[in-house]
Amino acid sequence: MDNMKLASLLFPDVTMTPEDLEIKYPPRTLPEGARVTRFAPSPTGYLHIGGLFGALIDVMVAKASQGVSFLRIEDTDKKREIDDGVSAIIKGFDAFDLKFTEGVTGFGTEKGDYGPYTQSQRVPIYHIVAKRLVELGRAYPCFCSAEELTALRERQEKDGALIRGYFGKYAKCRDLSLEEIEAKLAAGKPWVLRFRSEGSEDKRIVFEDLIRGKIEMPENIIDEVVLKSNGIPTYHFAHVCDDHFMRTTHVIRAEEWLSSVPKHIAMFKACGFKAPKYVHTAQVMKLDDETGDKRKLSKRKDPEAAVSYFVEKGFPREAVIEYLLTLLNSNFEDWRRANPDAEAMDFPFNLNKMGASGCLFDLVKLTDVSKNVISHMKASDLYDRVAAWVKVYHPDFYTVFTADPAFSTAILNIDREVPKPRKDLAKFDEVEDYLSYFFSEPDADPALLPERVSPADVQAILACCCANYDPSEDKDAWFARMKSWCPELGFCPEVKEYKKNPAAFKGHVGDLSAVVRLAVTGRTNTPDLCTIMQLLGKEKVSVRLNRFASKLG
RNA sequence: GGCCCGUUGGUCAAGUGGUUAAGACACCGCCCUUUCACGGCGGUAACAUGGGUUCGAGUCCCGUACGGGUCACCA
Repeated sequence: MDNMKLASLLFPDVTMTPEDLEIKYPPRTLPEGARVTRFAPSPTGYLHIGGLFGALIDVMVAKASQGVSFLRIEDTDKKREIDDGVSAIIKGFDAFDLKFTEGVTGFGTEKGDYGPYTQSQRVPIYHIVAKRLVELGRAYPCFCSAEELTALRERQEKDGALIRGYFGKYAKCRDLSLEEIEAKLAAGKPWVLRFRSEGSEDKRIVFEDLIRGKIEMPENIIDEVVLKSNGIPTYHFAHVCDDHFMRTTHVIRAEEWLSSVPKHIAMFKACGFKAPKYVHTAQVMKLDDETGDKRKLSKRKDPEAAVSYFVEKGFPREAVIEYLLTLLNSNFEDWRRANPDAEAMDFPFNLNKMGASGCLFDLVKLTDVSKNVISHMKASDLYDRVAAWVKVYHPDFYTVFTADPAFSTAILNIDREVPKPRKDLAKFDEVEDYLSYFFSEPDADPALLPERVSPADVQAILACCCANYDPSEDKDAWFARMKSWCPELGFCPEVKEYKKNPAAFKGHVGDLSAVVRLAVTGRTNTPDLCTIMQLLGKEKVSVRLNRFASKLG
């Protein structure tokens, strides 16, 4: 067989060589030890939490080594592609402020010297490499139809063949003569280009996975399709060409790819390329509500699989990132405790600290992480974030919330920006309810009054407060004042004393503040009541106290 | 079915032949406290299983079970 002749027959228009590409895409000049990673999604739908998970690893690994991470779009399957798939992915990353150093940046835009970063625009590159493979006798055209391939599969099933696929005696186009090929081409028969495997069934290949260690597998013997009949490469071949010429050092991808590594290594070898390091990450799972089993998070069944779910729920993006980091690197939480104010992206991410088993996505833990994140925000930042969120998701509240920014910021600042801030809020969608009594007069339910306080005493307490409330008093002064009313009302000013001898009093000073709290806020528990009343102002406080008093009749 | 990966408390996990088997979330109790949070202290709770190797195994080897992946002109 004259491979050179076959090559020019198959690729008459290809004039460049892989050597030209080596010059066009030279090795990167990066600091010693710098890692080049890539996230390579298909534009088939919204960004999945598993995608964010994977992309975060890529970005962190590159960043921690002063390397490069890039976004490559793998749009080689036009059947599954959706129209705005690229935008959906970009939008997803934007929502979490995740930035790649290189690659696709939007629909039709990209940055970096190793592009194009969209596979459908790289067809000439694949053809150059494919042609070389033919010249070397490492690829051949296959004219088998879909029906023939189905028949082949059925035959293998009947034979009980342990290995299934296009190989050995089943590979009927593998040894076609040049004349036969010419004839089929002349007849216009569609063809795919297949890799000619030189592997053997009883040999094994050993490679290193950075998470799993040494892995031993049978050599690849399948003549995998390299170019589809439309000339577009399969994932496998595109991976080999792209990650070589984009100079990827670490291929980080989900574990579903683990079993095709022997195939990929064989292809890298045949092309004369050095294979990258492989890192296969475990999948994100969830506990099935119905069966109680651990299973892979599913795009179809689980709303929280879509990254947008967290945005819509009002989780701050940092919380989701921090939570994913706790799943990804076991020492993240220690680092966070030691560096409470550092940017999460500055965490020294370490592949060695990644687990090999699938982890469960735990919304309860996310909530906890989120409370911490929000509690550390400055009031003014929180105000901006809440405003931006409610503008989209709670537009009615947006109007109320932003009517007086200084007021809204002040009420968000209660017990915030202190050493031990409150952790009431986990999501922005809780803010409206959390602050409701600041924006509208509460409809306090007298049933929530402390039981031991009689209606007459409630009236007395309200009257006292109404007559004596002075907003200029600070917390201590205000509380001292409440204590001063106690003897007259028959209540004990000190809780401890009351507990020692409850029979001697009607109640204690805490009951007074409970009454006032209910009248002013409609609730039995709130943040610091004194600050709340100051922010509300004397007038509103009086109105609420009176209104509640009259309500009791 | 073949091949491959995985399995430490309810969850995330530390652990690289010798530990009283960390820590975090959740849960429970106590303390602090005008409520609620916060914070502090304490508690319940784990090496899937059976064989080896070894003076000694969560850690190494083999088998079993369970879970996952993969066997496309999908990625």
